[in-house]
Amino acid sequence: MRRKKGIGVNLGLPLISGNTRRVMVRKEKDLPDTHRTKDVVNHIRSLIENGTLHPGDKIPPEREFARSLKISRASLRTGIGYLETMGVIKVRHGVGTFVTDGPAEFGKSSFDLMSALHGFQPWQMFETRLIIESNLAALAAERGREEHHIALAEEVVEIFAAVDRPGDFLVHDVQFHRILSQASGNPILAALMETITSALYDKRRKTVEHSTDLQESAEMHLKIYRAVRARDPIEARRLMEQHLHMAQSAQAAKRPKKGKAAKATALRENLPADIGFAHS
Amino acid sequence: MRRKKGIGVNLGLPLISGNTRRVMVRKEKDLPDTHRTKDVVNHIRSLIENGTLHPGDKIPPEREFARSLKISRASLRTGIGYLETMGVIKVRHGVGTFVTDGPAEFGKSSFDLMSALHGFQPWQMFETRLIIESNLAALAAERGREEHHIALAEEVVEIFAAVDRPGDFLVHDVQFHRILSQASGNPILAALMETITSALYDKRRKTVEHSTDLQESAEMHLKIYRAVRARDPIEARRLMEQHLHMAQSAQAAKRPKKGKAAKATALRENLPADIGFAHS
DNA sequence: CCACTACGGCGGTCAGACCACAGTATACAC
DNA sequence: GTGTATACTGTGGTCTGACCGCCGTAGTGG
Repeated sequence: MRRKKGIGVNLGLPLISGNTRRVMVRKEKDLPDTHRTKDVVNHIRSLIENGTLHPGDKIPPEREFARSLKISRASLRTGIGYLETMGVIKVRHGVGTFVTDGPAEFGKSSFDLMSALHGFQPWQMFETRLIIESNLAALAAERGREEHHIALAEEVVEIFAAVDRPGDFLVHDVQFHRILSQASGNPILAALMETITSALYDKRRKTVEHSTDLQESAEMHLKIYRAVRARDPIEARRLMEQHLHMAQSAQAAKRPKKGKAAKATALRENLPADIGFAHS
Repeated sequence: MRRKKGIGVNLGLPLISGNTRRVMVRKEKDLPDTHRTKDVVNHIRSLIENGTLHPGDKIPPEREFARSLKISRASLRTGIGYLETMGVIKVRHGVGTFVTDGPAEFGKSSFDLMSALHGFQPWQMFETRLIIESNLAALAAERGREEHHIALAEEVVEIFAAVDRPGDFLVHDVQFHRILSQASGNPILAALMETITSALYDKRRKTVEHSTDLQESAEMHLKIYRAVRARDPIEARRLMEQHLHMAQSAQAAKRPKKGKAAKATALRENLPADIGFAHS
């Protein structure tokens, strides 16, 4: 009662010639047929977990790797793409594919997409940052080790040295907060923070050029640093909250008379426009 | 063991220092040559942003869509894969591709990978959850509307009804916390929370079966609900912290062997080990 | 010694065919 | 008429193999 290769049932539409839907002869023992992309991800994950692969290492060329995994290059690339999107590996055209060694971050650069999809608002971003970063500061004050204190001090110096160069100021500003995250001793919380701040970086880079009062911001960083080094979590938290509130106020004060930069953005892609803060 | 010991302030990221070495002039005559995958992502994003596509909508079949974008199906699929990994769209084999309409979440199921790569530990996961969820509870108490109160009440009822069925208990437990996230009025914070809890869910589902004292957990949910409805942020926060601490203790008590000694090892070996909490 | 070029390695894209899954229409038995 | 097995069809998943474009380096000529 089963035709295996009946071609006779052609309805006259020449889409596909030998369009023969095979009759199911399912045997339980058929190959698991688990999705190839998952195989790739699991394989690479195991390589990382068992220590074969370390951050910064290069993975084999696609053709060779695909051959060794006995899958097509296309499927391998699907898995590669997944891992790259996750931020686990980094692909460099014409060079190779490497295991990430930068700071952890969830769903690299997915923020603007999420904003569009779920209607994230600037104030929500601010509120989230306030909550996470104030806790980060408190934890850093509790757990920060000497090397963190040293690194923070260096950044504070650079921040003060760059009060007249907004671009450099922002760089060290970001760096300061990132070191603070490390000092907190909680990489998960740090990764969450990174997810948010990385979404802010691009936008802040555009607005920071016109900022004033970087001096004030620099002094806040200094105070925070002192609280952290003095191992005073309460004060560190309080200062960080104050710092972020000031940053928000500064940003809000500058916004009403914009109307130039945000325009192009709105035209090209209807993004929420102003999200960044003037100072961090 | 070859990682340099120094202060791990290894910050990768496009933080360009002061030097402007990039003076190479590009030949502009070349075709746009922008990566196809980026075209796809931007195109779909604009469709979402300008309201052409809504959560739950179906996007055109791959063959047709690829033709209309004038790219190959393979390239389209690269972009599709990116968006799916980001959690923006959901692909269903044999059915179609749809815009996500569930709760927001960053980098779907990337947690175990991150754990392997950056050495996340259970206590860090717990600490992070404690910080975020206690704030979520406080915000929910401040801003929750009646519809949220009603939904929370329903879940509390279900939770009590399921104290003898751990599986169902967990489902409504998760749901309770998810509604709380919604009630907070901050979808970004909620998405962060979702990112963490989704990583926990699978593991908790395995351990919850052997749980006892679900009654106690159920009562904590009730208390939290009352605090939220009474619009008492302080109390809501306090109860949530207490709730999570109890959950952690219960979890720890069930694994007497997994002392601090075995913890570090277990992490490096298999999957992120047992991270879940007995009750939420 | 230095700038320029050629080449080889490697990721990116393309094309078309075929496989596998799931929902729906159809046919057949009852 | 009703219910179930089957065929069909739309849609995503994988494979093959060819070629394009980027990048680092080795080789070459001034």
